[in-house]
Formats: sequence, C-alpha cells, structure tokens
Amino acid sequence: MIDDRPADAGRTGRPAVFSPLYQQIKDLLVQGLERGEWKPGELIPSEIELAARFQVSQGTVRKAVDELATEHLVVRRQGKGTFVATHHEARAQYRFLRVVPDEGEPLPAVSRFLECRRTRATADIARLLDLRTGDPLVYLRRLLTFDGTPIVLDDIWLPGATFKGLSAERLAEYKGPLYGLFETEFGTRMIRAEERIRAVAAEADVARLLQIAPGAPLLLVERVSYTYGERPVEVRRGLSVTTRHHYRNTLT
Amino acid sequence: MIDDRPADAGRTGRPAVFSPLYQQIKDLLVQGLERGEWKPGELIPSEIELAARFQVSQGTVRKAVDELATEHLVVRRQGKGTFVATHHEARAQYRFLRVVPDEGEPLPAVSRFLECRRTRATADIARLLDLRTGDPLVYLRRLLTFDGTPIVLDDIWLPGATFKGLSAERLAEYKGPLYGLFETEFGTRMIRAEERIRAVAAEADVARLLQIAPGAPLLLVERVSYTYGERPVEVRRGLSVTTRHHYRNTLT
DNA sequence: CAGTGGTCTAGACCACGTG
DNA sequence: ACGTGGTCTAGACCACTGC
Repeated sequence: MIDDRPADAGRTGRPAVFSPLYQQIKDLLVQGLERGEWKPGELIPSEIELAARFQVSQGTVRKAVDELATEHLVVRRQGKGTFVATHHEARAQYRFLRVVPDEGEPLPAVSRFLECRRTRATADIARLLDLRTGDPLVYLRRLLTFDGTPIVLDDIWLPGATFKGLSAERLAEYKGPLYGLFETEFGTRMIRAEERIRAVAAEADVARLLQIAPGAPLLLVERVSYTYGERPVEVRRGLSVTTRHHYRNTLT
Repeated sequence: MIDDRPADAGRTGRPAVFSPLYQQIKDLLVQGLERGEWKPGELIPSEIELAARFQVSQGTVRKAVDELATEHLVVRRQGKGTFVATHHEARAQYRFLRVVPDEGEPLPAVSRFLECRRTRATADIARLLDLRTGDPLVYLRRLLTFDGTPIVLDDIWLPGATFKGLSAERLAEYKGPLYGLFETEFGTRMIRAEERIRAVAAEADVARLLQIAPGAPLLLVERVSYTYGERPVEVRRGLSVTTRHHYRNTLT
C-alpha cells in the first residue's frame, strides 16, 4: 500500500498542481469513501495506518481527517477510531429534518407514502438533477404526521438510473430515515443540500391532504440534495403547515 | 504580560477544572474581544506574541485562533495577521441577510426606517431578551426594498439599556448594515442568531406596506440574535414577500 | 528584507474504550 | 495492557504582504 502516495508529496520538489499535502490526502480519502472502500458505519484505518500508507506524518493525516469530520463525512470516536458517517443514527437525524413542533421535543414524525412511481424528467427537474428532459425518474409523495396531525407533504424526484429498484412495498416496510434507505439500498449517501424557502397558498388537493382550508399559508421548502463530488441526487418540494410547527435555523 | 498565563497550564499537574489548554487560551481571547481589548476591524497580536504572553507553544495558540476563525469571531489574513471580525465588510454581509431574489445577484437592498421609538417589554419579548416585563426597549420598524419593490418588513426590539442613544436621525443618515451600526455605535457585536420560520397570511396594515393583497402568504422569520456569552441582544420579526424572492439555506 | 499566517514533521504524553 | 484519537510541543520551511 505504498503506491497510494500522492506524486511528489515529500518536502522537496513541487506537485504539478499546488495543493497542500493534507488536502491531497483528504481528496484520496473522499475518493475511498466514494468508491465504497469503507462503507457507512464502518471503521476506517487508524491515523497511524493512513500515515504509513500515504507516507506522510500522522499530523498531516489528522488535519485531513479533521476536515472530513467537520464536513460530517466521518465521525471520530475517541478510543475507538474514525467511522464513516451514516444516516442511521439519532445524531444525524435532525440535521436534515428542520420542521419541528413549537413546543416540546421533536417527536419522531410518522411517514406515510402516498405514491411511488416511475416518470420522466420535466425540463426544470432535469436541470436541477443534471439530467436531460425525458430521462427516467422515480417520483414519491409522502405525508409526515406529527403526533397524529399531518404537517408536511413532500414531493420527491430521484434519478431513475440510480434508484431503479425503489418500490412502494420497500418504502412501506422500511423504518427509519429516507436518506438511510438511500444509503443502504442504493449506495447513494446524501451529504449536503441547498434549500429555497417561500410562503405559498394551499391548493385544493394539498389542502385536503393536510386537512387545512384551501388558500391557507403553507411553507414551501425546495431542496436539492448532493452526494460526493457535488452530484445532485434528489429534488424535493415540501409543503408544511406552520401553525404549531416551524422551520428552525441557526445563523453562525 | 507573563501573568496572563492560565493557572497550571503546563505539561505537569492538572487544572482544577479540566479543559484543554487551547480551550482556555480561546476563552481568554474571547474575553479580550468582549472587553474590547481589540476592537472590530483591528489586528490582534501575532501567534508568536500570544504564545509568549500565555506561555504556551505557537501550535496551541494556532488551534485556539483557528476555532475563533471558524466561528467568525476573527478573520485570518495570510501575511498580514489576524483581525477582529466586523459587520462592515462585503464578506460578512450576506451571512445574516438570507432573503434574496430568485434570479440575478442579490442587489444591495435599500433600507427605510418607518419607526424608531422607546417602549417597554411585553412578557414574550422580555423572555427572549432575558429581561423583565416592562423593562425599557427600543423598537424599530423598517422596510427593505429590492430593486424598487418592497420585500421585507422588519419589526425589531432591542434592550433599551444597551441601545439608549439610538434615534431615527442616526438610522436615517447611516449607510450600511444595521449590525455594523450596533457594533460601531453601541459596542455590541452580533455573532449568532436562532430563527424560526413560518408561513402566515398578510394582515391589512402589513399588506398595504408591502403592496400586496390582504391575506396573501408571507414568510415570517422570527430571529433572536446573540452576542458574546450567549447574551441575547435583538429580537426581530421579518415578513417577506416570496413571489420573486426566497430564503436561502444550506444544510451541511 | 522581515514579519505574518500556512504547512509539515517527529515525538511526547493524556484520555478513552476494550480486552 | 494495548490501541485509538486528543492535546501539546519545538522547530523547519513555504507563501503572502508590505516596507
């Protein structure tokens, strides 16, 4: 495992394209994650092992791993090692579920799938997913219920090529976060998302599903999710009833 | 300047309350910022100088300063030094201004103040600002206009004790971000905020100011801003028209 | 040129988890 | 007892800035 060493990584000479050593190590580690060399939840090699493999000091590996931990790609656990991050963890759950009750603990929302079918990309969905108009998609519609009350209606579009085997049956039987299913069954780990948030008036069909009056204000959250290498893997439009719930956000 | 050294910071013995050395250094630096030892925009001592002052290695100071930079309390500039962060910078502007046009660049929004008066804290505002009901407040109302169209109506409540001299005249003549004014004139630097976002229907008076129909959906952003030591210093309720604008957010 | 932060190394010891 | 990540040090060289 000596040949993994980046060309010209030593203290003499210069890499063809300059980038700090720890950055190059980080890139190699991300490539390993992307290739599935270490799967979500698994232990990656220790810092000492990685330092030996890449022929750099432990300190340099540490800086690379530190950045991966900051970006939530891996999780450090003192005394145990460094693990590949996974969506199957209470810790990571609420990073992407931002609609919560005004009062009390965010009870585990109950998810019910109303639709699951194949369709084809419209121009706008294709653009967001970096596909071509007419490319195959999987379309999902689900209702999130908090404490018995319907609160969020999500429309979700996924690239058909990646999510070929996704079925209503599989969704119905699956317990846990949707991104956990994507990660486990389709080898696609969501790591980042961009959202645009607006207020809109409820259409008649949506109002019926969310048990509110037509025209009532709803929070619209349009999300594009990305996996490794800034590759878009999901478009989601969520409509939320925000009379006793809100979207929480921290500005830092 | 030798006595600034934290008690028992050396490699032998144990601090009474355990915390890593770099954390203690970081805390001391935050206290310096809070005291105004170095003001926004100013240069703080170099790493070598701080290392000498606190009697620790440069590496330990570096880790402390790195964290301050991550939290946007300071800004590092290679070759020049480390500066206290300030709201008077294009870089920092859009960290707290999240409502932007759907298309095109976020043109500098024009701010117009509709009200500025002293009032007293209601129970809910008092709770959020860690005050008592009836304590003095300064209340502001302002309208943000993008490209000539009114888009955001902000109601702002500030602790009267801190913002004693704030006047309509001062607001009218001031150019630049509101948080820049707070920082320069009142020595209060906002560093973090928590927001709750909802969709609501426009009331008649708000609809008139925003030039929309009564009952139209509006985005409501309720913000509490904090300065050093998690001390709340502002409550803000912003109502936005989101037909051609949206609230942007990145989940990481 | 001198001074700053940025990178990299090598080695020490500590705290935590497991056997 | 051992291996992991966490902290700390000392010193080297690099890259950027400004005189």
